[in-house]
Amino acid sequence: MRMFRERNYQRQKCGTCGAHFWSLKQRPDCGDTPCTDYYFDSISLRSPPLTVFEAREKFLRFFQERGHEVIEPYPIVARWREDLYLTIASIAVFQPHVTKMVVPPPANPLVIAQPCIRLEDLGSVGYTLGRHLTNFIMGGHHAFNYPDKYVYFTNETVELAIEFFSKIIGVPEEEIVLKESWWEGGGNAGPCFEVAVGGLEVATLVFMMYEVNDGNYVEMPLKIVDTGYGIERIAWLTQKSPTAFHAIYGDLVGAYHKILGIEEPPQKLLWALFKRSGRLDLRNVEQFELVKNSLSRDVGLPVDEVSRYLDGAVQVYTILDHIKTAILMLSDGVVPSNSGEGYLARLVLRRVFRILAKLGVGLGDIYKLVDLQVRTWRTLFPRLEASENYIHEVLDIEYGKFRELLDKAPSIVKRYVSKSSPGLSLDEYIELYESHGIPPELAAEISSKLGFATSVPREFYSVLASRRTRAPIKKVEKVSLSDDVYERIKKLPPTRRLFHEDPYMKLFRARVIDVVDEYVVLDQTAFYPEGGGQKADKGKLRIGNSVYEVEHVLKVGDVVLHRVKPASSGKDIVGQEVLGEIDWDNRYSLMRHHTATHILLGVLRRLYGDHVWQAGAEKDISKGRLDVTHFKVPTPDELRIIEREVNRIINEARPVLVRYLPKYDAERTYGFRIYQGGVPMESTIRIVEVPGLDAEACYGTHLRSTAEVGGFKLINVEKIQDGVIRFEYVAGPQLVEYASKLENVIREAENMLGGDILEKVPKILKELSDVRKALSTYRDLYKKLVLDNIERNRVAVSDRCGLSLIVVEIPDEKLLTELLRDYIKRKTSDIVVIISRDHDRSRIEISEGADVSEKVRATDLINMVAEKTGGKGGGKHDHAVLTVLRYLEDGEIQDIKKAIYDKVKELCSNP
RNA sequence: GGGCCGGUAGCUCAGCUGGAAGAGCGCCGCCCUCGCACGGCGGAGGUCCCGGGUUCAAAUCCCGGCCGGUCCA
Repeated sequence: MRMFRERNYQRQKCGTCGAHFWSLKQRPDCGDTPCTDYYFDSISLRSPPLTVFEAREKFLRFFQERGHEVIEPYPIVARWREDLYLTIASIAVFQPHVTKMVVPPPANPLVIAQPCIRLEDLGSVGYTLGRHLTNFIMGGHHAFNYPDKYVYFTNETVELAIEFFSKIIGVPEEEIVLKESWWEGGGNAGPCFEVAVGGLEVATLVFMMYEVNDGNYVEMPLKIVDTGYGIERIAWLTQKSPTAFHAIYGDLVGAYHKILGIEEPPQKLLWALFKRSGRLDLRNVEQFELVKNSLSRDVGLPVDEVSRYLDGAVQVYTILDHIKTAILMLSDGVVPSNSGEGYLARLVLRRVFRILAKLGVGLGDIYKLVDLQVRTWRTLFPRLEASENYIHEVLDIEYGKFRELLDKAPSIVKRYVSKSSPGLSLDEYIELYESHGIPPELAAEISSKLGFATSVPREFYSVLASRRTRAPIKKVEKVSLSDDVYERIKKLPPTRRLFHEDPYMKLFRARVIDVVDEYVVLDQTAFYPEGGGQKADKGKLRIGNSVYEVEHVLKVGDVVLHRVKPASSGKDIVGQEVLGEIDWDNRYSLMRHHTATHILLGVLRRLYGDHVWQAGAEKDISKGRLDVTHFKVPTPDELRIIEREVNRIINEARPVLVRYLPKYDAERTYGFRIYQGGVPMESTIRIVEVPGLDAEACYGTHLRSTAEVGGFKLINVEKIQDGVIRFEYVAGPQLVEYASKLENVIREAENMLGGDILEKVPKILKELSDVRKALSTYRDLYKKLVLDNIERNRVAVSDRCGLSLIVVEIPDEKLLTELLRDYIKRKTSDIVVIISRDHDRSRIEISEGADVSEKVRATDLINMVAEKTGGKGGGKHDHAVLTVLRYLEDGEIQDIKKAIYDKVKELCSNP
């Protein structure tokens, strides 16, 4: 590269990892961990220690002064992306619309200090002293080089980096090392430089130039400078503290130790760990354990003391990091849930709770920990303050759920402990964690208390890790059209959208452009294609003398397809004029439900807060449906308020405004809340606004005024998953239809009941209970009769044994079995046989008391009878049943009786 | 979005290699007590989540659904 030559940088090969790198002076290694120890603490900088805030400012100003426009950071929840939950890098802000050249960047070149969350290294946080964090600010300066517009690329990028670190941060230039590497991610790839200072990687300079398709690299027309400067690491570098946490959190480190009751490790111990942590891979507990012995020697402390200090410190660091991540996610409106992005918030919170539970810290102290962070970060993240109430409310609920889990844990563990082999196996540990959320340490503790001392299997974490399937997050896009149809449609010109130009258009003229399979394509159409949760229009197309029913309408790219019946005869209608006629009742219902949905969402966000996001919606003819994120099911009172508010907005007859705005203007004006229903891949956004209430990017057709909704009634509200509430509702004439339907139900019920429902139902319930009582009286009576019968028919078989053999004609199986049991309990040396018969089946049930069951086996007797009569049956030694699928005649029964009597007598007379 | 676990008395759960619905707590009544607590005796309380199937027989086995929990993406 030109600039390296000009500045006399030398390309060298790392003696340890073999990577090539560039540096002013000769060095044995690439200057990056794990090939070297950390030694940035001993590099003298010409910069004062910087806080995160200051490092961020220095970074932004530097690039601003060199022609980059400063872009405001995007939310930490990637609302504008369908394929990501969280913003994991500054470039994510511009994917995919900018990188795929659908939309130009907001500025070029630009610089952004983007808060990011990455949960991949969740388990490493703390152990690596702050090299791994779940939240960080990525400073990115980006240049987008179009074929016809070159901004800058490799040379300038490297120059800027060297200038920034040497001039602004004051790193002696010979301490800057640039390691050659290759970067891949998010479907793109390119060469990169990793910039390291004193063993710490402080920036990555990526030159994104390939698209990765099934392992093939295709050169992109757009060449992107994608840089990531670790703002926290820069602060760490300048502060020269033993851990990044000290640099990032400052006073909070001490405060957290105090609140958590953990003693701060001596500085010399932290520095000893600092010196060793570069070269050693300390990314998890096991590896961390291994280094403790050496540390003990380094500082002359007993191993158990080293262990106590460091385990405590790691817990504090983890909690510092995780709480910040959690509150950032919450303040951006994430609602904890058992799936989706909400789970990510719960995951982080659960990890915090687990550690705190181990330390015996309660909810009161958690609030303290959280509030300290809110106070520390509110200038950098203004949303934190506005979300304080919400954060507290969510913490309350989530902590409650966690406590519930802990309360349940003992009984669940008990179930597993006593299951097969006593104690807990590896599989059982894993199931306890994966199915019940019980961490292995807790399971071991409970198991020990129950008297089965086990320890967490060594391989627990590795087995768990190997089970993780690393499937991509990407959702599957359903394409119902065949590839060649798709290809052909892509070549057609965009259909003019009359349904947008005038949503009230019922009739229109157009020309047939093409017919692909069963789909008719027009030059313009008023038919709304399914999308944005609004169902497609129905109606008719008149072409010449033929009439086609439009059954479905869909959109591929900008082309609208009409599926018609009968299937058009093909090419002969291409070029012909068409008269389109929309089923207006149908469409108007959809419009009402669609506008009602926007009003409802606006009302919900106003009532509950900005964490309410659309999680799905469907506007049908008969009703509307809206799923939103919220942490609890609305109370009946709240539902009434919601209905009243929506109807108030309807009565106010507010205009529903539609306008088109450039993407970035729309985002600036309304914020990211416009992306409730997804993100259009377009540079111009269609905004539907109910003034003072709601504004959304929306493709659908809307009413001119809220008044046209006519009226609004919730018909069903339910929790469809943790953190997601579903609302179903009707508007306008559908409200009347809904009411009529309800009326019909009541009327029919009344017809069946023969009178007023409120009068009749209690009467019927009373009658039912009377009948039940009467039935139970008769059953008691019958039971008594049978009992008498048994006692009367008792025959002494030996001194103590008795045998009763009776026949009944009412085969109330349950009653007879119960009765046998009661009787046998009292007469422990009797044997009872009940033969019950109905028109097509007979049942022989034999039961015997505890004292005779050694001599006589009920199952043997049953088998003996079965040989004579046929039928199937079985049972336990002292109780058996035989069912014969016919009516046993009296004669047969006599034979059975005699056989049983003889057999029992024989068995009982044996000593 | 996927995997796993669970749903039995008011509550916590046992029973689930098919063969007689249970325990503890709570509730009601009685005894003990001046009264309460404890203790003792007795009692009420069940759509074994729903639907289908297999079987002589299903809480138990199989299939489908609903609800809850949990881990992961």
